[in-house]
Amino acid sequence: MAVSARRERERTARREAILDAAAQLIADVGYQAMRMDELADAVELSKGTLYLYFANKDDLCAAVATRLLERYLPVLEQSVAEASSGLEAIRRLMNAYFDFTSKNPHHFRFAVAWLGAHHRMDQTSEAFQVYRTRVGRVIEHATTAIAQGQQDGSIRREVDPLPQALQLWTSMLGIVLVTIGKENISKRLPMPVNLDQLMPLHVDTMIRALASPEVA
Amino acid sequence: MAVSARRERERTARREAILDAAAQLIADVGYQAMRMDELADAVELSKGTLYLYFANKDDLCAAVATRLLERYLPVLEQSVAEASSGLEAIRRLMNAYFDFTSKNPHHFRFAVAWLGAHHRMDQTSEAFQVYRTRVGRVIEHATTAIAQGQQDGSIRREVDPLPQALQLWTSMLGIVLVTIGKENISKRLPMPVNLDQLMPLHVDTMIRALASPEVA
DNA sequence: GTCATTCTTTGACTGAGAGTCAGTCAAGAG
DNA sequence: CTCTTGACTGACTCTCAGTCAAAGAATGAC
Repeated sequence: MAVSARRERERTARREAILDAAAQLIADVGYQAMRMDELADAVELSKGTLYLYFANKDDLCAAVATRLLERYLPVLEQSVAEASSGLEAIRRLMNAYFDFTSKNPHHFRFAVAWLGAHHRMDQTSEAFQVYRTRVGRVIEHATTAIAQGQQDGSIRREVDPLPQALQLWTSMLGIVLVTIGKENISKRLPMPVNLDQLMPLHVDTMIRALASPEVA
Repeated sequence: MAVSARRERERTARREAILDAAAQLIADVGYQAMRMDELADAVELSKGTLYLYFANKDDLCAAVATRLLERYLPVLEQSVAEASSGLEAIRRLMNAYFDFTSKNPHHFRFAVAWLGAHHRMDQTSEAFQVYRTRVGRVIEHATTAIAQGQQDGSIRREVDPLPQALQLWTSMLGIVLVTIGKENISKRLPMPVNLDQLMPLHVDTMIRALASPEVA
């Protein structure tokens, strides 16, 4: 029966079309402000149909986020591969991640909402399972880079790669959050502040903390 | 006319009563899940009355957050005052802030939403003006501590106090966000992870980056 | 070609929750 | 006693995610 195979293809194509339109809308207005009616309109489907392809709005957004991150992973991997030392790999990885989040601020906002979610989001849905593994991939790269840096002598022996990789990734969340909202946030802080320095300063600070004494 | 004076007192008292109830509800369920109807019920007022005292839900939450932070500021100040060096003051300040956020996770979630807000929140309202200055107070303490550390030789001369204080505060946002949601987040990450280490590890990492060479 | 079956799509509807506003009521003022 | 003022009320509107009974399209058996 070739029919079911074709049906499967069509279903995938429609799903992709929905994701394309959603990605566009989210890039424009953010995932909170993106309305399901509006999305239905954009893909020329009725709202009910969206719910045949995705369990709910969060699920759909997770799928958009996953696809985006998936497409960027090779860039991250490339940046690590080109590094001359483990420490350098960390620097590149941080910069590449910053670059990605700067270009896709709404993806990042979604990630923060996902992490910060108290109850709501259904973490059992497949979309979230997949998204989770992609995030894990990034952390793994950092962990490997740190271990490598200890081998090649660029990073201090005492650090424990996985916890330190988590510390790196987690500390970046705040920096990125503030950096992508810098226009608004500098207005929200009482002192005059240039938040463009924040990202590079954070990278330098972390590198200094990780570097082995002989390198520093 | 003593009447208007009394009216003024009553108004303030009612406002406080609303804030008390809101703080309680927010502590229980979080500020997103807290419903205005529920709050009205709790203070035995109608919903409309709440809007005579606060412009909207965000405004009310900002007032709750401000009051909470205001009450905690003396503790932060105490922790800095007791420090034997600038570097030690930074360590204490970080720990005190972590302590505060751990005890008031929902306040912190609100702060993150406030920072991450794209458009929505009306930053011109008085509640936000006040909240802003309180946050600024925390950053000022960090800035002062760093400058002091450079005086007493515990912190590297090259660092620029204000940007570095912002880097410190901002990097903590991510760490705190993950730490207060650690139960959920460790489930959300693909590798087995103990997120209790995160906070102390971050403090140590930052201290190492700031410490002057002779101290390290 | 036709009809039953099964799969897909639809859009009007529901429910939740923020915010509004015309109207009530009680306390002073004259 | 009447009028004004300001606090308070709660039924209402609005927006938006998510649902579901019904319509429509494709398929396959005869």
